[in-house]
Amino acid sequence: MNILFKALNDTTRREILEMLKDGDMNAGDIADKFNMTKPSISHHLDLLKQADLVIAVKKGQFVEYSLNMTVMDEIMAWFVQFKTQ
Amino acid sequence: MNILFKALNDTTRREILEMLKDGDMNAGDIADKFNMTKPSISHHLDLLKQADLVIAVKKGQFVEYSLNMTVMDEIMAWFVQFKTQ
DNA sequence: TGAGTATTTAGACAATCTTCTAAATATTTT
DNA sequence: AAAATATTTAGAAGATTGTCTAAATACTCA
Repeated sequence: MNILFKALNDTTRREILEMLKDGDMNAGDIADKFNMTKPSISHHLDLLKQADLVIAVKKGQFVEYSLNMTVMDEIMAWFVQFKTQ
Repeated sequence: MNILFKALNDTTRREILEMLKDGDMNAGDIADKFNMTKPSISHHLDLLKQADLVIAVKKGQFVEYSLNMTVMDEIMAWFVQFKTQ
């Protein structure tokens, strides 16, 4: 849970998630959308991966990132505890 | 949104929210539940208040804290965007 | 009014985080 | 095999965060 909220606590990372909602992307294309160096984006992607919010699949020399909905469900469940009571 | 995720990105603060789920509490009683000084807890409460996750009402010399469900809804809505698509 | 209780504010310090540049690794293509 | 492209790793620097102690503020009650 800790690493999950940590991963979500950054505008760039949340924007990456929103971008991936519209379709998978490779690391370079993601980086191009931000005014930030590739290593920085790579680090953000690593945090999202650690939190299991995204899945990385190597495709040749590219790495394709996609959303992992399963973990979203876990967070949703955490919030629901407040609603049902 | 930024300040919201920031407020949620801390175990102590999330535990405070979970405690308040079971009923309102004043600052001192909240602090007693943690192995941490009162000023530290006061600071955590301040962040939760800034994020509108809790509401603080002064009652005499005490300050009573309660959950603010409205903002929970806002976060839920952010997550729902990923589910519906 | 003064003493006691509840809470916050101020300031400091160590730990963590975000970003950068430089270099390393992995893959493709010529 | 060498050059080019895609991505990550390593290490550093400045900013932010979590926690503490000491002091200030707010309120109650004798």
